[in-house]
Amino acid sequence: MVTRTAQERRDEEKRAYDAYLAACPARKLLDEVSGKWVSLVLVALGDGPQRYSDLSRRIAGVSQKMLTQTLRTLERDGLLTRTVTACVPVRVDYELTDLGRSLRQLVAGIKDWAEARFEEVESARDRYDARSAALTIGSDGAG
Amino acid sequence: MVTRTAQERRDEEKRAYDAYLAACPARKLLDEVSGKWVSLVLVALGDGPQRYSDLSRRIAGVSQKMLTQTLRTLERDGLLTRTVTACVPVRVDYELTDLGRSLRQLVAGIKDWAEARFEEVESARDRYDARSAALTIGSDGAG
DNA sequence: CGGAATCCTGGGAGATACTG
DNA sequence: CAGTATCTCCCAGGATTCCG
Repeated sequence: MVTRTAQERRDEEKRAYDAYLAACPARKLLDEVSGKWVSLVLVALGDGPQRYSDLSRRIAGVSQKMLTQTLRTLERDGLLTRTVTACVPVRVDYELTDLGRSLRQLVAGIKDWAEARFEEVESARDRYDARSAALTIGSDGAG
Repeated sequence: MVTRTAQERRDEEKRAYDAYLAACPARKLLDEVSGKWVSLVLVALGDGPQRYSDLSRRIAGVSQKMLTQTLRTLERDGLLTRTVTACVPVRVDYELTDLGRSLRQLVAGIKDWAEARFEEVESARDRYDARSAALTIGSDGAG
């Protein structure tokens, strides 16, 4: 089939892209760090070691699944340590490593930026939306 | 039904959470900024204004849909400007605003961190995986 | 050239229930 | 308390096609 060659070409491009990503691990890491909960966990751990339940309380809206998953990934990446204390109710503490602290600094910077600038962003949105609405109305009646 | 009350309670919590998010717009902004392509676009625009086609070439692997979508969002948020030059082949340039540049600085910091530290992360992963494998084998045969 | 509209799929993410 | 396992749903995002 002729259609196969197109499919094959796309597959090849896909493989080339995957190879590119493999050759650029920093970008995959960048992607991972951009995860929805990563920044929140990192910031939450900024105040020192925290128990699992502390984290789930401090990070509003996180499911235990996503919290566990995020913590596992960060532990694997060497950004935090997981310490199990085998007492009667099991106790697990999470703490940032030096590597994790170095990233936390940067992430906290973004968080601060978001908190400091979101008003500017919102007013920009209002202007944009107002402009869009005006264009829609304008192009509606008048040719 | 008794089951309804459970459902109702969950709905209420859901609404409460949504209200919380609405009351915390900075977090939504943080989420948005964490988007997969946002950082790449921001960094790519660091070298000055770029045409649409320039961006799609510089950002390997981005689809035209996601590039457009990301650019629209960033434009709406006031992070960049979109300039259309109505010449024969239409020309569109994107350029960071001051607000966009301020964020780009921070994002570039994360990118630099990822590039500088990914080796540490990878070796941490290797250690973690080796440990996990050892535990799996150990718990397999010996009780 | 720079998009918009449409269709479709993978997997990210929540809810629930169970375990040590 | 701190998870694990499973099911499901939703939508981010890719492919394709059409437009000015």
